[in-house]
Amino acid sequence: MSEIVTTTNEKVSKGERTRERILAAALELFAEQGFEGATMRGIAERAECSLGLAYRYFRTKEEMVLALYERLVEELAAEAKLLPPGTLASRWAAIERADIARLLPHRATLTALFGAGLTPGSPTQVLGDGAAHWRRRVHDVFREVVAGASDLPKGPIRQYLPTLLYTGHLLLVLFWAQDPTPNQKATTDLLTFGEEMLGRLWLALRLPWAAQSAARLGAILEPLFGSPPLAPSGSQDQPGDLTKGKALDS
Amino acid sequence: MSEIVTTTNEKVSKGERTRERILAAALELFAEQGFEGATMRGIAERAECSLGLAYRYFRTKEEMVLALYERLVEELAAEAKLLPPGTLASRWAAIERADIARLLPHRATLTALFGAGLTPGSPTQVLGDGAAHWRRRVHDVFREVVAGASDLPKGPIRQYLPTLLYTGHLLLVLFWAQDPTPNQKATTDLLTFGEEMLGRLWLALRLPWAAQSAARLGAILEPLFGSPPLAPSGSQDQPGDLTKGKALDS
DNA sequence: CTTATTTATTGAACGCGTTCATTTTTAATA
DNA sequence: TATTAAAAATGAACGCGTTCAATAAATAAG
Repeated sequence: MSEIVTTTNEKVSKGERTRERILAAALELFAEQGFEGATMRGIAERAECSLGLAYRYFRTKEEMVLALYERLVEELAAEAKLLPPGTLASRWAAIERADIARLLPHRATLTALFGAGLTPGSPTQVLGDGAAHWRRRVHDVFREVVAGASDLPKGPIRQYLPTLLYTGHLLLVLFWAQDPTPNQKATTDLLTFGEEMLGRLWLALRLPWAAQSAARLGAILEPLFGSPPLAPSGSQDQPGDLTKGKALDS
Repeated sequence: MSEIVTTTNEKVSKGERTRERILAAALELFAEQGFEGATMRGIAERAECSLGLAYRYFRTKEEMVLALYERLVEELAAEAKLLPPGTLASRWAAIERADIARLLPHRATLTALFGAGLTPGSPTQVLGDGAAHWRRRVHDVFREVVAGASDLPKGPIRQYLPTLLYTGHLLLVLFWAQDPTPNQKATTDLLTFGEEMLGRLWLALRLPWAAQSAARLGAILEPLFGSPPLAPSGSQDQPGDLTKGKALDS
């Protein structure tokens, strides 16, 4: 095996180190020149490797941004576990605030991903099969947000709650990416507005027609924003490992 | 002037006819091979002109889809004027249903525009300056939807109603473009759901806090989805006329 | 009918993202 | 150490969207 031992005795293959080098170069150039301004040749040059090599580790330019997104998702998942208990509204708002703060330095870079993410056929389509693993990962975050809430309602709404929160999350991030106001103030306002409304609508859920409507909305959103709750063992659901397996011709 | 007289005695310059020929070829190829499958060279070939000529009439490939969008917007505006009076909810739902029916044959083509429309810096950015004219055009449609409603509320919400409806429209179309269910059934369900909810929330607007919340939401959305109500004379707000004015070097 | 000027049109060229046959390096095997 | 297979790395090439100096056609002016 091609493993080396670093100072923290972790085993990292040579390929993984090159991949990391390329990714770092890419994110640097994205930050400096924007997603479209940065070229694959420039990235390869800064990473001190050939152009073709970059494509061994990233199927496409957008997949480099996806790698950044994946990292941010992991951080978000970790943060969700540290969330103090409280009302659902407060927990949701807290996680959204934390997420937006984390996304802030990469705003320009990530918007490029959002555009491609809504283009069908793209390998990075957010709602497509290619991103199914990471969609589920984020979904799990909101499952955790719901699980730790102190004011959970009863009835069928409960099963749709993660999907509803996830939908709100997508809308908020999309809004944030387009928000032209200074410091994205409109997004902040929208977030606190959503928090208050969520708290108030909570009370309305005792009314049977309100609870029924919420569940109905959840059922409608499910095919788009839903995600299977847990992976049955053996299903292929891993992030695409480009370097494993065959790399030669068929 | 380079004008010719057609059978319906309309004056159409040679350039306009070529532009129309190129656009027709483009839409054909978009429908046959998808937005990315169709190439500029293929479009030029079918239009029986050189590659460079296409760029005289369309700054970019996406702008060809934008031309289709513009045509659809005009049709929508015409339809809005024929809308029978009724409640706001029914009028909104009617116009959305009509719009989605019209967009249906071009679903695959238009989704390409949506992706680019959310990418900052793109000439076809939906919320950017480049599309300001057409954003206002759609906005006016919803102003008309509101104007003809029989159950208008009082208070400051009223001024935000067009923006709120327009926001709902954008969300619905975005949802429609991504909807994987057969015949976009989820979108249809979401639309009737929205119609019912709009009707019910209407009653709630009598409560002071509800009316206040709606106005607050409108104010938050205004900087993103709002549009100046009417053009002060002399402001440059035309759709980009590529062939008029200077075409030579400076 | 010339001449000048605007409009319409061309095709070569550039830089880009991406692919692929090929070569070099690394690791496992005997 | 010599042999072999896998992993890592190369660079030329392709097709794409886009640009631009140039030429040709159409119109206006003298």
